[in-house]
Amino acid sequence: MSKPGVTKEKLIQIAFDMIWDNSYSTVSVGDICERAGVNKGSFYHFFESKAELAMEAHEHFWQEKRGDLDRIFSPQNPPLDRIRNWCRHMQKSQREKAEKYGRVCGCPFVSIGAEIATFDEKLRAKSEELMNRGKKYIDSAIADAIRSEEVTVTDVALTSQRICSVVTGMMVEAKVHNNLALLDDLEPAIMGVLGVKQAIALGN
Amino acid sequence: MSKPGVTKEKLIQIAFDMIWDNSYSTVSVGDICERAGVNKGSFYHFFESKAELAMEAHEHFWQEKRGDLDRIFSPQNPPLDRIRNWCRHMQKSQREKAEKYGRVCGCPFVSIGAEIATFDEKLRAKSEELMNRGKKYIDSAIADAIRSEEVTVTDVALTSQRICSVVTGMMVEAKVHNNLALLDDLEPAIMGVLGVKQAIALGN
DNA sequence: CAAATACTTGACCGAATGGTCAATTCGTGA
DNA sequence: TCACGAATTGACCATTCGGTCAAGTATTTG
Repeated sequence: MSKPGVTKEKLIQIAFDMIWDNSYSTVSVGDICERAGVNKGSFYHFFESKAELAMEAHEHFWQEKRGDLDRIFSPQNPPLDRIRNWCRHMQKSQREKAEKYGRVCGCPFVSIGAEIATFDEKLRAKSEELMNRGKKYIDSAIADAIRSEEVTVTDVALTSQRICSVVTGMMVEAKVHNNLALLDDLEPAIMGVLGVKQAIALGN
Repeated sequence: MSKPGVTKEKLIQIAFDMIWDNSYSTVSVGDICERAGVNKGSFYHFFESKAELAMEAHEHFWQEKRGDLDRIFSPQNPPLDRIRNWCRHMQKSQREKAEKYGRVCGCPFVSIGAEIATFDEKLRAKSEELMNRGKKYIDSAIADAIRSEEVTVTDVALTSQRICSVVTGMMVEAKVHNNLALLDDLEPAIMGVLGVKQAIALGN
């Protein structure tokens, strides 16, 4: 018997990774257990269902990413820099994941959220919640950019949602086309949505 | 025994509808057959596998939509009108589908494409192909808009891909948030990406 | 040290999965 | 009319699914 929590942690880690790389429906509890070297009985000691595992895995992955995001979106940083660094961070994550698994995997929250939205309401709500948490970073970056008069947009909520949609869309497109290069346009596209004044002054 | 082709047609129709409303993995061959009032043996008389059914269903649905798109994107129409009418068409489709099934279902090509991209290469390629076919409409609308000097953008390929990403993103967001209102921003967002001159002249 | 608690094991369950098949029924063209 | 191929049937298959459970083994706590 290993240290308390390590088996559960291992299950969460491996499960999220497998689901991200494949899909929620195609990864079975048995698959997860096998890969984790854990018995199925143990699985159901820690989680009451596959859906609950996914739930906890979502939260776990968010907490893992939160540190990066807090750093990137620190109010200490110039607002547009936050967004630019966020774009680079997403590209880097996607590149690393793609190198590891041989294909573009997209954003896990988006992929899983879109997959299960129609048949697992609780998990859908969790996906939505995590997307909303992420949106707060964008909200405040936009608000700060408006205050420092670096952008032409005026509606924070609208612009923030629009940026989320662009990012979501590019992530899905990159996954379906299995092409990382589509993410090259992440930063320019977002800057366009924001109406960054410098970019406009430069003629586009 | 009914008219030739009607059983197969029924299977394709029902299958696509069910998969759109749920997901590829959660809809079983048995489910489809039951709903269609067809025996499973008949199913495998027409299709060699579930994946092949999905393949044919994709093509079928595309052909069904093609008429609408050809009309909307007719070169007879002013380029920006094409895009505006396309937006309205998507909103209407989504509204109807949502009313019928009680939830926002998103774009089937996007949803299914994103779901199966990681584990069914042929189906993934089909999704990609259909997305590319749709993109051609956008391509020529943008090119025409540039020629008639209605927009500020100059790069057709880049802009077209960007618009596809925006639409994809909004469709996924609307599905995950189960909120049709997110599609209200479809047209304004696209016009923003295009840099429509009239909108700019009006101050944003 | 003892007893309660946390974890692990592996066998087991019923239901559902995608897919097969031999036998039958039907429409149709010669 | 009759034969042939297409369509249909329903029973059947091995496998996998999510999930259960009683029993055993560690670990913590009093």
